[in-house]
Amino acid sequence: MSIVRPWNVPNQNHKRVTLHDVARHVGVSKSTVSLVLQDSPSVSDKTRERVLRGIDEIGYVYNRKAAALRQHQQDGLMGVIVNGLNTPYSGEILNQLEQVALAGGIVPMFASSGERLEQQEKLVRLYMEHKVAGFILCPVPGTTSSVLDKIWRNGFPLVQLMREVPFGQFPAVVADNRAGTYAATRHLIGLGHKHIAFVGGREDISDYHERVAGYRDAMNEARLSMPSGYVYPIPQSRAAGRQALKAVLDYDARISAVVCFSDLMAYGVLSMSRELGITVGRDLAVVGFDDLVDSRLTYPALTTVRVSTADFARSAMELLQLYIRDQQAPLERRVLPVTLVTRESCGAPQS
Amino acid sequence: MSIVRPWNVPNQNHKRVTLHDVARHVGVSKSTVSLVLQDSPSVSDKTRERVLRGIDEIGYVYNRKAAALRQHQQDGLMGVIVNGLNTPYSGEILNQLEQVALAGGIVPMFASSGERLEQQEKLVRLYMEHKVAGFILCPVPGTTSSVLDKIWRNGFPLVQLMREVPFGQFPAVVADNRAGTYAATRHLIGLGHKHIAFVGGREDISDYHERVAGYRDAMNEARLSMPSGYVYPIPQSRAAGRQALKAVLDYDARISAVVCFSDLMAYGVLSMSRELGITVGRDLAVVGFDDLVDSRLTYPALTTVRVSTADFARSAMELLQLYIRDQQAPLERRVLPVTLVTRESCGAPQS
DNA sequence: CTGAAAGCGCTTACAG
DNA sequence: CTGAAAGCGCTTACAG
Repeated sequence: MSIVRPWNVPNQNHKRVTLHDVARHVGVSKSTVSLVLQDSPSVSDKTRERVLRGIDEIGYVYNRKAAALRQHQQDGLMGVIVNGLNTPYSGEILNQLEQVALAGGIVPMFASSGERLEQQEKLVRLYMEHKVAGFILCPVPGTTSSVLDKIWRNGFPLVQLMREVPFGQFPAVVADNRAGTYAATRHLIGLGHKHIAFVGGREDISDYHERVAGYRDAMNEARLSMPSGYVYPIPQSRAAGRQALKAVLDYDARISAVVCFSDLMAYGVLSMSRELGITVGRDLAVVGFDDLVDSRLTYPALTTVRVSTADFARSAMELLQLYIRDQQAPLERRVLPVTLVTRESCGAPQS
Repeated sequence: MSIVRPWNVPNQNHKRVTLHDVARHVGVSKSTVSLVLQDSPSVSDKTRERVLRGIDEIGYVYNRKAAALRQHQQDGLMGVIVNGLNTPYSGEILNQLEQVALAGGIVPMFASSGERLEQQEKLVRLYMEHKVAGFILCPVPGTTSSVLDKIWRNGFPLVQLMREVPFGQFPAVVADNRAGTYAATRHLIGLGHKHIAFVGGREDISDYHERVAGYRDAMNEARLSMPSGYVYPIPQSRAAGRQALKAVLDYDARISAVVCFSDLMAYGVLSMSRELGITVGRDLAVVGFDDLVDSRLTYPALTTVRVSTADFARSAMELLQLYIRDQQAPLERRVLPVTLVTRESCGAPQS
């Protein structure tokens, strides 16, 4: 484990104007310049003015590395690792997180694990070397609690986002997945559907189990049967949605409604329906999960379970701040409310 | 301009195991530990082994801040500022950039300007304070060359991505926009369309002008008329696409084909067509630009101009490395090839 | 209000 | 191969 080196950069190219240069330029001491930078009250307005002008004149740029080193502090970086940078739902969350973080004066470093354990580990190490103030992490399937524990023991606070590591005792912010799919399935049952499938998700992540559980709750409650082929897990993608629809219909042609693990999966289902000559909203009812911005523009517009990405971002940042301030704070787990958004992709069964 | 402070973090919480601790633990000097970390050949394998083991045993984490400070070097960070974190095309580019950067041992810091000048400026300053090795920037509309010049003069190399600041002399990697819309328009003309509109884009960014120029080239060449209402600029979004289609059709009902500034705009056009009872591919031909992953799954599948996001990422990183190594390198501007991808959203005019 | 001094965690010649 | 020493750009008491 020798250190990862960036490209062989011979020397710092920066102009390297230091606080010392500013002091000399203005004719004060380094201390004074530093004090001005921290908005200390013990500097006269006149001096402050002169220093500020001097900074502009010679083009000084504050050096956070040096300051943080001296102060034994983090320099306002935060590590955020999600599954993908180019998946629509992550994109919306990153967008929200960025705003909340920047408003708090901290700079987020976004990265994607690509659902790969080694990649996640590599990123965690790099971020620790960069001395981030903390981590917001959507754990890769297969992440053990010992991995998270290592981060924690190194003194870095961490909050899990969207998913949770099994048996771990770490803070987390997750959607009320079970309530979401329960509501979705109830909705379909209320419309008269009896043969309802659940497609998408992978068995090694926590939200899958919660979402399936919500579906099962509703099905059991209504005494509807769920033969094994009614639940079809498969990793997230539009293509997977296409494949999944085919699979469940092959298994039982009576299936008239599909609860999808996510909107993305539902898009695939919509696409395959078109290909198979099935009219969604009439021949087939489809429910998604996430309520992506696109979901009101699909054809037909998608009924789905909404979880606010703004809630996700705000809660995650709040928790992270809590643990940065007090590493001994009692474990907190936030469950975000969900709402069923009814649009046009569902209808009564045709039979 | 006093310094932006992150939340008031009282003290570094990190365990703070230093290189010194490792040295003591193993029973060697600090120099030796440092040498091991750099993979120096002047350490015996046996010593190296012991040091490496010691590092694991006491849980030491390398401190890049300190190292970079000492070496007068950047510590392997790169600033990437795009227009949005949650727009599909940016998402794909970030994804590619991340891979290329990480492979080169450098950690990208992604942020979005939200197309706002102050936000862009704030981010640039923060990243300079963090001493990034360089910038990859998609300039906000209205960015002047003096803004970029300031970055450059502070010693930070920069490459423009996707868009260019007018009158600037800075490296850039852009798509061959003009060739793209030219090909798209030629395609429509070849199918027999005579009344072809161009929708989307904003007049204060370079790619808009290039794309309109390509459209005009083809129209002029075919001696087709372009009354002023045929070109309808409007900032990017699906909703804007919906609005734009209505606007051009109101202007001239004979319009039978639309060249869109982007796939995103085209999605809006598709959506509004459905609402107006217009069958795309028969009553109306639509061409996009970007070839997003979704574009083969729209209904009908979208004919569009493809630019490889991998090319974008690779070229941008190559250029950035070039300028990091040699700030005096001659100005380079890379124009990426485009290809027209023909799918089902176009057809001959009906009249 | 100012200046001298110490120290954050590293790296890098340099003398042994 | 090792150890002592200097220094990166800051901040922070402390004495004036």
